[in-house]
Amino acid sequence: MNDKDTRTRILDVAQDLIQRLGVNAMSYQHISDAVGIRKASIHHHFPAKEDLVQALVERYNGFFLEVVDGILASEADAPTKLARYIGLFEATLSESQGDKVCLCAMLGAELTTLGSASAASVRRFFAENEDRLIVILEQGRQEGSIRFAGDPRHIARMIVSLLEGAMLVSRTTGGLPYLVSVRDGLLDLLVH
Amino acid sequence: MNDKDTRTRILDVAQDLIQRLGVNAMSYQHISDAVGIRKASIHHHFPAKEDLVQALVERYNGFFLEVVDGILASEADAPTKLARYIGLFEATLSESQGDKVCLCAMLGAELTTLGSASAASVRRFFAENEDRLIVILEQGRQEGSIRFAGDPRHIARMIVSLLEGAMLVSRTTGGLPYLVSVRDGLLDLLVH
DNA sequence: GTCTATAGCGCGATAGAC
DNA sequence: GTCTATCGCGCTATAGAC
Repeated sequence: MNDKDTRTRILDVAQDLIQRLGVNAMSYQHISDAVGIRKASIHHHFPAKEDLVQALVERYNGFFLEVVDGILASEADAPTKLARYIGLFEATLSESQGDKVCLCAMLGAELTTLGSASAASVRRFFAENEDRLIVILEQGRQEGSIRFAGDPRHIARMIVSLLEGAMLVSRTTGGLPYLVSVRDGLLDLLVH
Repeated sequence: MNDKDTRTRILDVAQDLIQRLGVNAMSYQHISDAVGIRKASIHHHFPAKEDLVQALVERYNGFFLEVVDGILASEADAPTKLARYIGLFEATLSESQGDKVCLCAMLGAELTTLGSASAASVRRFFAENEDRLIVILEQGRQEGSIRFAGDPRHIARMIVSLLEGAMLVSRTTGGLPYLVSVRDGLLDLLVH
């Protein structure tokens, strides 16, 4: 872990803190304590807090969407791809014993306190996920494995909202089992 | 508006600020500016910030659940009740031109920075909504107006998560129209 | 690239007069 | 119940030595 460069270690720690506490409760002092360098050194890498947040969302978008594209490119049927996609959110909740939410769910909540560049990146995260879910849904409709009547975009938006919301609610109520029951509710309606 | 007592005006302003900015970006100074009294006077009504937040969630729970109980008690069929229920969330987004989210969505995001009493009240908000949605879903299943296969609790949790999440995502992308498309996605799957 | 030191501000909270 | 005044702290950010 300590063989990563300092910039990466700062980003890792900052992301963890934001996912647990939110942007406005996270501070350079917290990062300083966790990484083991002084506050001023963090400012060398990220002059202003907004620079740090912006770099963080961009990195997160890149990582996350790359994994999603891997799921899209696989040979599986649509319900399997959807289950794997949902698994990404389950993994976030599991890795933290239930007190981390999706970075963009947190930033979406605190959106009005963000700089405009960061806000735009959060917006892009949701839009890109929506587009990829539409691909899965259309595959499912074509192969007859997923059933819905109307616009796939509506269903895709529903799924994005559902997963982001489920992470927030899960953290108050039951952790991972709650998210699993939300997943089961969705699959109940979508795959039958 | 100014004929309300000071305590109520403080709560009104604080709720508006939290729904827009979050708990950790809202301050006694902001409230002071908006209400027109000094910071020290706010501390007279709510000695600590946690007291204010706790009173706010309790009041919100009372107001919100009373309205929901009114919907449950009406004579309408289940899809109509569900549409009215979703309308409560649409109203929040509309009244603020799209930059206010459900109080408990915001507090759910910042949950780990809340006092334990406030956190418990947020938890109760989600649980009470879940219970009431189950009543609507069972009515719909019985009258044949709503179709789902499995546990109504799963569907209810899905709907709670979906609405809380949709408010966050709507704020980044398109405001009310986004929330409407999420609603249409849900009804597409549930009522057919 | 990391450090010490510090500026300058806003925060929650309290004391005590009126 | 509201005020003035203030305390002590943590915050973001900067200057300048090493």
